[in-house]
Formats: sequence, C-alpha cells, structure tokens
Amino acid sequence: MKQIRTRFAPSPTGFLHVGSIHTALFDYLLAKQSGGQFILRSEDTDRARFVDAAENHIMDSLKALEINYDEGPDKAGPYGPYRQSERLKLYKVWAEKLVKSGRAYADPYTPEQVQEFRKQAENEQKPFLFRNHRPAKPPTWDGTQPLRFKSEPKKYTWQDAVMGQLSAGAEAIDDFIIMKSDGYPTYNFAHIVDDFEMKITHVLRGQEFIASTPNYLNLYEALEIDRPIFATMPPILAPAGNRKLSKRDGAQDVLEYLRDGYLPEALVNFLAKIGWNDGTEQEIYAMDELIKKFSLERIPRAGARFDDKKLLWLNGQWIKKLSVAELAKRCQDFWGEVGKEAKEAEQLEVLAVVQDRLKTLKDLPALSEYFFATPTLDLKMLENDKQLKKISRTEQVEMLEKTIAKLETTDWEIAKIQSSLNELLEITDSKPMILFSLIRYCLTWAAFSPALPETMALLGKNQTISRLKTAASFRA
RNA sequence: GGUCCCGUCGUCUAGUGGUUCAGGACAUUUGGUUCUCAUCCAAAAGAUCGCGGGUUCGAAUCCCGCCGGGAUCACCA
Repeated sequence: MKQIRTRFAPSPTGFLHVGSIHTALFDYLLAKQSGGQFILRSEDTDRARFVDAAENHIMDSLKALEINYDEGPDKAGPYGPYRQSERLKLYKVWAEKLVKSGRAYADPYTPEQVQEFRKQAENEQKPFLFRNHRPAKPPTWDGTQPLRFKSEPKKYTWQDAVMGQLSAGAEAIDDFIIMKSDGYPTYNFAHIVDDFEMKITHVLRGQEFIASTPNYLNLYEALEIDRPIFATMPPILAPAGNRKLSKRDGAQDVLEYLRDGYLPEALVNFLAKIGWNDGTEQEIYAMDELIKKFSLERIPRAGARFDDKKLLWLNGQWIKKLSVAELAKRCQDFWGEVGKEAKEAEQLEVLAVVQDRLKTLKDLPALSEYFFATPTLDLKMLENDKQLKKISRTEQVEMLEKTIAKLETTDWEIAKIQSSLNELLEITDSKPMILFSLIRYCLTWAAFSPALPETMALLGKNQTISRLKTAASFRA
C-alpha cells in the first residue's frame, strides 16, 4: 500500500471539542494503516481570534487519546515549520507566482465598499460574487491591500473518497482573498500551499468545505499543482436538534471527558463508531484494530447524532476489560477523600469488587467510600425502604443482635460468611429481601453496594460487627 | 435566493434489484442470576425503509418530482 500522509489542521482559536477530534482520529487511522504519517499543523493566521492556550490544548487532547502525530509544532519534521505564522515567506512566494501569471490582483476596495456590494446582492436575492466587481485596472500589489485570486469560473466534477462523485456549477466559483492586508494568508490559500509543500496525500474535512471545493480546484489549476484526494466527513449532530454539535449543546472537549472519568479507549471507540463501521456487528474496537480495519469507503454520508448514552455504555465496557492493576492506575485521581489515603492493597481489593459497577471513574467515591470510613448512620433509609418499613424497629434490632451473635462465631471467609448468612435466614425466620437488606443498610448506609459476603469480607470481621452494633444500639 | 450534500426502529447503523417488507448495537420494558445497585443471560416492544409517481415479473436498493434537514455564499478557519 502506498504510504498515506494526512494532516489535522485546526486553528488555535478555541478549545477542541469531541466533534473536531473525530476528524483527527480518522486522519490518524488512515495514515497509520498505510504506514504513513499523520501531521498536526497549526493554522494560526487569524491574529484577531488567536488564543494563546489553544495550541497546547489541542496537542494535549490528541496525545491524551493517543492520536499521535509524527510531525507538528512541537515535533520537528522534514516539512516544517508546522505553524502557518512561521511560514509567511513561503505564501508570499506562491502569491507572487500568481500575480506574475495574472491569476491574482490587488483588491482596491475598502471593506465598507465590499460590504455595500454584498448588501446589494442580498437585496436582489442573488449570491454575492466579487468577480462581478473586478476593478478594470487593479493597482500594483504592495502587500498592504488584500490580494484576490482571479478565478476562471467553470463547472467542476470531482471524486470524493466518501461522498463519491460531486459536482458544482460555475456559480460556486469566485475571486476569493488569498492574502489579507495584514500580510497573513487566508485559510483558503495557505492550506493549499501547505498541503502541497508537506506532501499531504489525503485531506479529510467537514462537509462545510464541499461548497468551497470548486474554488480550490480552480486554484490548484492556477498554481499548476496536483491536488490531494478529498474525503468529506459527515457532521456530528447535536443529540437533540438537527444541527452541528457545538459548545452550546454541551459538547465538551476531550480533556473534560477524561476528567469526568471517561477512558481514552472508550472515547476513541465511540468516536470511531460515529460515522464508521466495518460491516460486522462488532461494537468494541481498540485503536490497533481500528487502524487495521478502517476504510474511507465505509463512512456513511449522513450526519450522525452524538449519543452520550452509548458513550456511557462503551465506557463501562472498557472499564470492565481493564485488569484490576490497570484500573487502579487509571483511578489514581478519582478516589474519594478517604479512599485516596488507603493502602494500595486495600484499594485493589475494593476495585475488584466495584469494577463491574463503574460506568465512569467518577462513580468511584460513591461506590467505595464506605469501605474505608465508617459511614454516617441514616435510619431514614430503613424507614423509606418498601420492605423494611413493614417491620418494627424493635424487630429490626432483634434481627441485628442475632446476626451479630452468629457472625462472632464465624470464620471470616466469603464461603463461611455466606453459609452463616443462610443459617441466619432460618434463625430469624425472615426472607432474604428483609434480613439481607437490613444488614446491607447497616453496613454501608448506601442505596446500593456489592453483594453482602464480599462486602463483609472486605470490611473485616471487627468492622462488620462494630457497624452492626452501632446500628442495633439505636432503638426508635 | 443561488450552489451543493443528506433522508432505514427514539438514537447509531447493516443492507447497493430477489435466501432481508428489513439484521445488529445503545436506550426502553419484562424475566432470571437465593438482599440492593450494576454486570451478565434470556425475551419483548420498536422502521409500511421521508412522500408521490415511474422502470421491472420483482425495489429500501434504479429514474423523476416533491417534502424535510443540513452546508455554503467573510480580509474565519
């Protein structure tokens, strides 16, 4: 297979949310499966919207998901630098080439005048085309006026690796600005020059670029360079409405998801399955498998909604797949106040019991704190329980006392505890629903917890009996 | 308004003329795993394949029209 070079080219103007990283992931998968390179390029030509921390945030997000780029702003390569603001000389050379060949001209109008043209077109309900306002004798370009591409409008038909054949009429082509009056290139110009210079073979991007593709094709011809293969990614839609996912819809950035206890593996798996499938019924994919199986041909053309329920399910699946030791590593920052102080061996024991119940790592404290610290007694839980509220407090205390007596003579192993509990059902002449619920509440004071024998074994004999005694000492 | 893209269960999708008038996953509901919650297992419900024509012996799959949704028309990327 021919080596594929892809690039992810965000502009450091804000934070990268999960929708954007979707494209980066596909770029990465495509490049890696051919043994090629994935490049990160910072498109920082918009000085007004530039956000200082954004570039680091982007790099951290990619690294956190192991979408590892081979070349980038902080990773030198043969086609650097990888920040557009550091490549200005290059754009100027290409721009001058266009001026020389008569395919670019200085724009003599003020922004206000252009705005006037635009308004006029809007009033007439016509599309705005600058080429209808080409100056008869444009001034010589001195770098202080915007430089416009002189287009040659015509109909285009092209192949898109995802969408198939696309086409657009000459109306889609116009004289767009390639160099701004501040000396920076526009995206429309810079990305084409850079993709060529950096030997990018495949360009993946959102469907918002379909409309401008004819312009790019026109520019490629004027520049006399070959174009890469285009692949249009369907948009990720907001869960509720039919619009593109954005911050407004609570689209978090990747780092936030990680802080909320989602695993990178789950995020990658989820992102990959939005807008891609391999035709089988498989749901769980690890990165290396994705690299092997990914293909542009199997990306559906329609947009997909962001389903956080499915992400949550996937996260639970991935948590269950981890070894307890690995889970412990991931949980380091997620323990509760008391749990984080506990010995590692204890933490591991608790994790083993609690692992299947975790949907996110953030659930850990609620599921584990009562193992490390004596919980606050909360008799209301007994009063509100459907079954237990039928029994008087005196009866409850009697049951607890019998339980304590029995457990005091029990060897502390899960199997032995289990059989003692079974005997207690006969001794107290009650149903599991009653007796076991009561015991469970008195040990954990939590709405739910792992099975009783495991819980008791983990707590230890002394702690178990002590908690039961505390509960029994409260007679209503 | 011009140009362009899309349209299968609530959601993500499989399906490219005939073992599929539709399979899987999430979500939902029910039952089971001698207490709870979760897991796991089993099952149920859920899509006249946007609508209307046409082509064909036969269409979710091909063609046309319509409707709905989306993108774009910046000295933003």
